[in-house]
Amino acid sequence: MGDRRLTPLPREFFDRPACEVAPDLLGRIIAHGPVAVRLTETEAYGKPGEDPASHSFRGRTHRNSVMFGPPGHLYIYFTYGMHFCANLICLPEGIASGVLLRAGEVVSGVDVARYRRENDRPVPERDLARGPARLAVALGFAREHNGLDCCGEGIVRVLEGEPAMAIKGAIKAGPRTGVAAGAETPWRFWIDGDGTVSPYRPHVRRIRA
DNA sequence: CATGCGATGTTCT
DNA sequence: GAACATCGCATGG
Repeated sequence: MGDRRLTPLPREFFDRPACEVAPDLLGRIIAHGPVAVRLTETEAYGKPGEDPASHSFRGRTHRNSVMFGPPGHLYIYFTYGMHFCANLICLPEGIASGVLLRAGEVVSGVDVARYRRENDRPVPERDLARGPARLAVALGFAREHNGLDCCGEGIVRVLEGEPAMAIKGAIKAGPRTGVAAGAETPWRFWIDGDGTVSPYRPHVRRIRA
C-alpha cells in the first residue's frame, strides 16, 4: 500500500457526530484481511436533531443495538432480503450515530475483491466497491462482522489514508441516497469527480404483489 | 444519463 | 403485513 500510514485511527476520531466524521473519513482506508478500500462516498445517520432516517430513530432494538454501543465499531445490517451494508459507529456508548460506508476504490487485494464480486459477468474495476452492498461484499463483510472493533489491531482497521487536507476542496455534500424520511438533510458526502462514487438514486416506495 | 421494476427475507408494527 | 440506508437489468431519450 505504498507509503500510506498503517496506524489505525484512534477511537476519539469516532467520538463525534457522524455528520462530522463522515466527510473526514473520505480518502481514508478501511482494511479487512487482504482487501483495503479508499473511501470516496459516505453518509451520516443519527443524533444531531434526532434523524428520522436513522435505524436508531425509534430507539434500541435487537438489530440496531450496536449503534448504541461504543464508537469505532462496525454496524452491519441486512436489507432488501439480500444485501449487507456496513457502518462505522460514532458518539459515546448510549448515543446512536453511524457512518454508512457507501463507496470506495479498492487499493489492495483487487483480485480477492473481484473474486467475491463476480458471479458470471465481469465487473469493471471501478465498480468493485461502488455502492454500500458492493463495498461490503468486496471487503468480505457479513452478519458475523456486526459489532467488530475497528480501532486497534483487530481484523478490521480504519487507517489514515491521504491527508484530508489534500481532498478538502473536492468534498461535496448532498441529500442521502434512497431514504424515505429526512432526505433533505445533506448528509451524503463524496469526493467530487471520483469515478468510484455511486450514482445517486432517490427513494422509491414500492408495494409487493 | 434517467427512470422503472423485480428479486428476496428480516425486522418491527 | 408493510417497509426496506440496494442492485442489476431493461427501456427511452
